[in-house]
Amino acid sequence: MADRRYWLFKSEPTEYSFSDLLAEQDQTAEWDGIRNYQVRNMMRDEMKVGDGVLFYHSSAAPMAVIGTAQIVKEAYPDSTAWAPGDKHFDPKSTPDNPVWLMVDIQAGKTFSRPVTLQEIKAHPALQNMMLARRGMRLSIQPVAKEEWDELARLGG
DNA sequence: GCCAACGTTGGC
DNA sequence: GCCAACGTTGGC
Repeated sequence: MADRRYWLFKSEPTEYSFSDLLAEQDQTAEWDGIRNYQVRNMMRDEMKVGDGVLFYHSSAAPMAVIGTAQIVKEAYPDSTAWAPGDKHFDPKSTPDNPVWLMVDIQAGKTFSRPVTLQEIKAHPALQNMMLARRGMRLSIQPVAKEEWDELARLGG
């Protein structure tokens, strides 16, 4: 796929871990709860089936990329926005006029070792990743093909 | 627990 | 439309 894009998805493993994804039926999950317009727009406008995903554990020990996944369903309305009592409930979004979107991802490879944030920051070819830069808090971030290739190599 | 770096909200 | 106050994220 010539125009395949690459992404990094952050998740706190105490909320949702890569192991949780592996335990899902078909190892596939809805990536719901995104409530940031910049991330929503990337999902809506740029994310395609087949795109690569680096699965990153934040606020964890270790903070690291620990596996890959791929997009298996493109952006569609996030129904948790109008689920009463849901953690991500947002009255702005309704079934008739959905504001928030989600995608589905399926687990790919489990890395043979975690590639830590520390290592990424120290790596000449990776230290320009958004993840390694100060103040870049987007929960989904674009990744360059070269970065994807190098991380996949390091994670073996 | 701290706090920098954001994004969002709401008064004006 | 401006911008101060507030809330959140997430590494440290």
